[in-house]
Amino acid sequence: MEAVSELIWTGSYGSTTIDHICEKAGVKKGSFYYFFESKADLALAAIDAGWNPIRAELDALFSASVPPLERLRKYCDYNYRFQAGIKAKCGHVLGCPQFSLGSEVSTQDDRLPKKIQEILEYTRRYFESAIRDAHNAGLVDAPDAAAKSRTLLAYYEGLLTQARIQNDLEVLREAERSTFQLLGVKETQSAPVESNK
Amino acid sequence: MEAVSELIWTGSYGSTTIDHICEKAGVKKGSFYYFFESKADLALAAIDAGWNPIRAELDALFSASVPPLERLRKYCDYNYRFQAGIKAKCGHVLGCPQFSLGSEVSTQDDRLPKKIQEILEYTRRYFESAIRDAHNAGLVDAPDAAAKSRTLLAYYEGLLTQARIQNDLEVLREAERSTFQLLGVKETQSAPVESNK
DNA sequence: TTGATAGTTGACTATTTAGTAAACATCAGT
DNA sequence: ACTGATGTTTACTAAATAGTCAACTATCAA
Repeated sequence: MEAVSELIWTGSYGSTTIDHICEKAGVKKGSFYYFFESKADLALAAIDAGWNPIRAELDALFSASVPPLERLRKYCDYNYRFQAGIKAKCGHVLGCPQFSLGSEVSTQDDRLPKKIQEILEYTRRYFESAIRDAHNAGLVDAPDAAAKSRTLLAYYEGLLTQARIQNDLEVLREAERSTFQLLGVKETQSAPVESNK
Repeated sequence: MEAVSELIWTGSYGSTTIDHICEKAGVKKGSFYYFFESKADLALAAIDAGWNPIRAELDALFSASVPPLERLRKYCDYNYRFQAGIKAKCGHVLGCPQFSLGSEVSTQDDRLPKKIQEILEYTRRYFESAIRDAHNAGLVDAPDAAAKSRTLLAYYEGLLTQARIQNDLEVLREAERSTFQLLGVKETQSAPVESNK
């Protein structure tokens, strides 16, 4: 599963063959077919397995013990640092694995996009509760937390994909500022980061 | 080029073979290799050819004769109706062809993402000038038109990709409202569309 | 020790795919 | 009609790829 995840992420679903997966995993093809019926089957299992650590990370980032706007700030920061680590390791910004995969296979497969959709929806809820908490705390005026969270999700995924296409980390730099602008946060709080430009 | 564009868009770059392209185009493989060196070569030419009509459409939508915020509203509407037409024709929302392709091939190819990046940047400028005009007309408070346009671009592309993944047009419905919220437009103007919820 | 179960392997087939090269077709200019 | 240039097609090769299967091995409980 690690092998298939990495191959799809660093390349694409279409360019990832069962032979490549087996070679990378140090396993013969017969063994592969003993456990999985197809590449899609394996990918589905790999998405599931890969989601757990991410969810744990999100749980930490969006912990209720953290002030709501700080959660979003940390999420933006996490995204940047995570992609920076990836780029340092493999020479390329890779963006969101689920989103890239979903975009590629959505017209050819049913189960993968469905699973990915679940993950996206699950992720969105972290945003929604952070926005709702911020609203209730009077930090922002956002009675429409659900709608705002949908906007944020599309924005983040778009930004990550753009960073992947351009192989450029700088694209991600605007995330925090745009997030706060989108939510109508006063600029005073996020000033200490960078103010020139 | 029509054949390759449609095959990549309705499927993916990886799932589109030269044989399929030739079959769809009613041409033999020998002829293909007479004009193009590879699939990437053809795709590059097809992107170029396909961009012209889109640019013409954007020129019309973002005409300076149209009030700036109306341009963005029309763009959102155009996106929805365009994707709706696609879904009616082929049964699936397909999103932005350049963005999906770029995400898929960015780690395997250099020329395609570069060309796609140019198109994205070109498109962003329509947003930027609309925002700037709106700012100068006092319709919005957005001295940072360039930054706002980058945010909008990432958001639109993210939304279109999400619509593709979920094969759901409804995802696109929020575009206009989010656009105006992002720009800080007063709600009074866009009220007549839908207000309940 | 044995027997059964789970897992692995190598060798195999059939198909798809990229790419090539020579023969063939069309046609404008002479 | 001849020629050269521009395409087009047929037929082909080599490699990659998906998928199968019988034989083999490891593990472990009885």
